[in-house]
Amino acid sequence: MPVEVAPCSDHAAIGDLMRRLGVRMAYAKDEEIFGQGEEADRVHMVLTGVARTARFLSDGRRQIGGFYYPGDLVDVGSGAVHRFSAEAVCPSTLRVLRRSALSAAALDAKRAIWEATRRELERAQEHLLLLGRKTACERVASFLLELAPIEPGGAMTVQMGRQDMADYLGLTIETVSRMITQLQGGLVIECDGYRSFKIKRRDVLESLAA
Amino acid sequence: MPVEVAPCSDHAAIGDLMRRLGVRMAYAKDEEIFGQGEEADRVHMVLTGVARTARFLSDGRRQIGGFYYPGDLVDVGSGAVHRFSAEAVCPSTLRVLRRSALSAAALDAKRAIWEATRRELERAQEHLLLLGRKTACERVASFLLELAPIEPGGAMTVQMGRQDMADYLGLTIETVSRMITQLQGGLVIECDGYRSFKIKRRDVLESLAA
DNA sequence: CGCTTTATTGAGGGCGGTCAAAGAGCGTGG
DNA sequence: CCACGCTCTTTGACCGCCCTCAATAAAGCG
Repeated sequence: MPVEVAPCSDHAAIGDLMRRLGVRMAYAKDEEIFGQGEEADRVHMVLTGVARTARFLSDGRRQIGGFYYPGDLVDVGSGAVHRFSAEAVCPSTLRVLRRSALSAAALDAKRAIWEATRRELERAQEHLLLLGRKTACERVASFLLELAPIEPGGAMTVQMGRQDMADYLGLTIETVSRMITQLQGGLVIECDGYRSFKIKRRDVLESLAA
Repeated sequence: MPVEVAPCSDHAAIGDLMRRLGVRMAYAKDEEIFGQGEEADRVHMVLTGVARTARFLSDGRRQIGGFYYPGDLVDVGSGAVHRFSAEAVCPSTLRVLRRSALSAAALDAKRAIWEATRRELERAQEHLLLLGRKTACERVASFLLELAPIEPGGAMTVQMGRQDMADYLGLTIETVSRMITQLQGGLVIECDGYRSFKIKRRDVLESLAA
């Protein structure tokens, strides 16, 4: 089961609009949805799967800006041009709509875009704290909490691999792996395969996330 | 002379509005403008001086979200509640306006707020790359370029101290200091006192910023 | 089952952090 | 004007967290 994030209420309006006017697109794992520098004349909403945004330094270092789940708008806050590229983390489908179609659209759909941008900013700012001031262990703990469904039992299957996690958290895959092993040893989480986690001690995870 | 950033064109509308309806407030160095968790029912625009936004971890670690110069709107993208606190970097004056007054205001003022939020997001995303993937040297080089006026000669006097720089760049004051010394030794910059810099080799700085 | 891809584990090194001391800037008051 | 004290910055020595490189192991997949 792919990770599902409860869609926010203000997504309803834009969701409706995109369902009516948007085009459904399918992407393979790691396939590019749009590229860095491309004109941002479309709005992208995840239907199924997971998308990521990323920026690169000239020598190949990568920073992932965020992960996007069903109902989310991908890199919606960009100006005329995408400053991030976007790819599919796993086989995914998105709905795509021209911005021009949007400008003639209902006011509450525009409001939904505004709200999505605001949330995107808050997410980015939260991430600044993580990247600037948290230790490797705190970053991984924060990441797991970020992905964990609220339900007790806290089981989840993530779609991204270690490299994606590392580039999101500003670490290396080895460090991410070590921290996960460490959390397992401390009986804070349980793992079943590479991408299935179960949170045993949410309280410990929360205190570790600082 | 305080650092001046060319105000963006879409600031004109909101600037006008705030001049007419806003209240002028003066803040001492390090004085709080608003606190983390406070209701975000006002819009703040810097008139003179410099402001910063910051978030804290429970043990006191601090991450600065950004610096704000004359014409800038401080933490304008926040929702109902400020997720950052804001303080004056040096003695500063701001103009403050209730959001409620804004909701009844001209459409282009609202548009200005929207644009400011979008730019804030872009700044934050750029900063993610810096914090997640750049080395100490690259961070300091990026910071200097970010502050440098475009004018040739590239002299500038910054208002923030080393601690502010460090908490912005996700480093310690010692590391920031060492990197500045290193850049001086490489004849990339020249320093006159603690807070006056002169960029001698912008090209080198740009390649260092990666 | 064999092959590829991805994750884990280990050893070692380096970048940046920590702690401590010395130095520079700067206002205040004698 | 200089002496004094305070704050902030710089410098140095050392340490530790995380990165790098390399080998092994596990998953995924035909």
